[in-house]
Amino acid sequence: MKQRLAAIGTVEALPHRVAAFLSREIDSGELNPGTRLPTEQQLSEKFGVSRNVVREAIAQLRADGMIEARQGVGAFVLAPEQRASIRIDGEALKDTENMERLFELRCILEAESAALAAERRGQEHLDAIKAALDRMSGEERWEEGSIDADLLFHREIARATGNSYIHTFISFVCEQIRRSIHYARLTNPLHDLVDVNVGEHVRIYEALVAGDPKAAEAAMRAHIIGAAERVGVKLPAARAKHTGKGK
Amino acid sequence: MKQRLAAIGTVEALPHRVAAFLSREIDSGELNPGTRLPTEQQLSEKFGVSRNVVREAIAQLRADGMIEARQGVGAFVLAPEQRASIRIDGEALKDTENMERLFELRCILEAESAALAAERRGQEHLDAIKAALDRMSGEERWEEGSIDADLLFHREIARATGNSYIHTFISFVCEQIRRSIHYARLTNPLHDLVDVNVGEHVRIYEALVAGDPKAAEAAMRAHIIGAAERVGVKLPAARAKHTGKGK
DNA sequence: CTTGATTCAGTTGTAGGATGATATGTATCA
DNA sequence: TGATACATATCATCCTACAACTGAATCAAG
Repeated sequence: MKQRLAAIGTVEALPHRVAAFLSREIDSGELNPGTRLPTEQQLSEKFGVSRNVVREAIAQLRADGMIEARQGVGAFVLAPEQRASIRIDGEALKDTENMERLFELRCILEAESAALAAERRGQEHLDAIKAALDRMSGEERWEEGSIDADLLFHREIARATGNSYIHTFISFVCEQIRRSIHYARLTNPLHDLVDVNVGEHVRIYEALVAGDPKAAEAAMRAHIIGAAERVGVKLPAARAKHTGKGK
Repeated sequence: MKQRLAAIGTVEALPHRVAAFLSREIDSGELNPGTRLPTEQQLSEKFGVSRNVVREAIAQLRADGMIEARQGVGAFVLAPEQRASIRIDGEALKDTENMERLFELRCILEAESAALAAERRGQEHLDAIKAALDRMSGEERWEEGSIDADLLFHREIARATGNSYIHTFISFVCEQIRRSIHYARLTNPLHDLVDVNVGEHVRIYEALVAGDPKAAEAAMRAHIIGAAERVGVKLPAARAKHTGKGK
């Protein structure tokens, strides 16, 4: 009883299709956490593909932390909370709702990180941050380049916290946002989405130099809220908090 | 000229090892974006594994968006900005005893999330949080069980923010901490690392019920700082902030 | 009946070859 | 010169076989 895999216009490879199918079944709850998947043999028959293809699909799901395979036993669906890795697919970023959530998360992470960085930054951190700032405000306002510099600026601040987890997480979120913007420009090239407000960055940098955590946090918060607005995302009840100084 | 793959204590599967090896080469810049990888044949000879193994490794890297394979041509290293998805692997983060950093990140995420949750929580969220709270303070203080309930409590709060990214990130961080504790107990079984302070949790819950963001944030911050201390982690300059009320 | 070791079937992990599909370069020819 | 056909290289898929491991059934000994 072969099952037709969605053969859409996409020329996606077979393993990807199989993985997507299983992934949907898991997300939709048809395959509850803890249940065992059919054997590779059965899956290969069900989908009408070779066992190799099934294996690659399962390897992918396993890398995503959705399932766990035990030799000699089988493959089991994992609960979301026990997944060992986070993965956000590019597909999931194409609507503004997600952008909103991403910016919200970014605001939380970066605001406090800026405060930490203000306390802990060393001279080499300040130098690196300054370099990114210069690149950003530099001669040419080449779009991609200035966005790169912008992200570098934020990553360097995260690095200055001395906490590698924070650095990793912020890099991750920033990269997601960059991709979203990149994609948005492709679909709507007229709209200039470049968001490089040098003034806001300078304020952050000055607070870091001064070693003032509260000022750094406030400046970063204001900056991210502003950045969100400039790309058309309104942070819902952005918890103005002590952002009273807002823009 | 076979190349020894790092055969560490871990019994990781071969595809994972190959993928990790290539991944490091890419991240370290030895393989620049645009570069073509050796053919599957060459890689299988180089590592002394079958092509199937190489294929699964490449499939994994491709799923992570690090490389792109074109049929009939080869596999190419992608630049970070053209990656279609990004992943944070738990394995890559647990190199040392960085509980400190984990707790610091957790503090940042959860404190603000608690504030958001206080504003947005619905009745069903409160019910779920209450249920976890009851399980925690319930009859039996079975270690694993109460830890599960503890984590559930925190995850439910994250869910109440309505931001799936926040939920994902906090779940991830909590899971990492749980594993670290689990591992620590294995190596040091004498030390009782169970950390379930019901009182602190109750205070958080009450703030959520009251819909008071500031109180929720303060309570959560105090709780996580306390939790860190109870497992022997001193948050360095935990940025007491408005946590003046701390224990 | 209980207990323990052994065997056996089932499943994933790995190996290696064969064939199809696709892109690229090369040689031939008008 | 330009276009076409061919040859080659590579990935994609399929196939079979075996190794490693697990869990349960079987069976013998007490």
